[in-house]
Amino acid sequence: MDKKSKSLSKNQKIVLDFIQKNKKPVKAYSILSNVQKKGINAPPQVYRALDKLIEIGKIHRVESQNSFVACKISSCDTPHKTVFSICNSCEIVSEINDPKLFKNLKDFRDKDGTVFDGYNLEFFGTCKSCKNKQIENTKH
Amino acid sequence: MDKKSKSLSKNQKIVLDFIQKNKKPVKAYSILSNVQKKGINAPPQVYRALDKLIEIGKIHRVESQNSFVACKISSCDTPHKTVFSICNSCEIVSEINDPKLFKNLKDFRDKDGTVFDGYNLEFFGTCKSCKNKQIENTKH
DNA sequence: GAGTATAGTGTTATAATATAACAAATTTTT
DNA sequence: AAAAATTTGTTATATTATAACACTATACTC
Repeated sequence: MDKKSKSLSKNQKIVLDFIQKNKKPVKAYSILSNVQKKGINAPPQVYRALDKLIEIGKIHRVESQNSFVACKISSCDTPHKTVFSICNSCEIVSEINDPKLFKNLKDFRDKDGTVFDGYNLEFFGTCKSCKNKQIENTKH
Repeated sequence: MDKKSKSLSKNQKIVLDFIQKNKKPVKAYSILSNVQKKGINAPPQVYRALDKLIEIGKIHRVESQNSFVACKISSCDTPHKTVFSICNSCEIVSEINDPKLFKNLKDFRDKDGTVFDGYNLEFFGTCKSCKNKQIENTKH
């Protein structure tokens, strides 16, 4: 049995479940306050679950936000190979699944020829819905 | 006179100077303790200088490390267009200057056609020097 | 299945990172 | 010189994350 199919512990399930219910990334202390009714009382319990979930690729950490989001890519079983778009306005985060970009990143070597195990890429911009709102506001 | 050539304030100079002296990225509180002799007493003074230096592109924030590093690219006058390699072993960070990669990133559009203002890319791996050390250790 | 690793739990305390808020001083613009 | 904008200095506090320790559950192996 490989790591991926090995079942999660109680706290890991609770934390993953909460993250998956949210479209936006969630913060560790927001997770904590939302799962206290399920018996998770203190930060270390949350952070331990987060560490494990990241390790097995079920969630990713959005570095620039100190927040955590469920992985949307079914084939993803590793951490540290992530591409996100982040809206500067509403802060919504989407995981980008672009094979051509993935290939570029996977094949990248630095000038020493060093190969990299992983990467984290965050694009910043204004999402379509926020851009439309801005145009709406200009009209009036 | 444009933003770039406008001169820095006293605290901004002190903080930038300290960051530039370090090859590795430095943490905010490490900056603080190292510049206290120069009259910077409290965190907000450091963070304000950091914010400004980031804004004008003199330094970058290494998101996965909560650390700050001087920009090595002379043409860089904007924040949020950064590519780093980070060694998993010694944590040294290098700014990558690869025109082809830059072009790929600049031209990237998501599936909605959204254009992005900026990006932050961090590659993780083992740097050449750490890799050599590991090989050395295996020999004995 | 008894023993022993390994991983997970619960808890308290504290470390590390970052910002709010406000008054005063300085610099820049008009 | 008055007004505006920026920077400073300061205290307090918010936010994010980990150390350390005793205990429990699960899986592994002989």
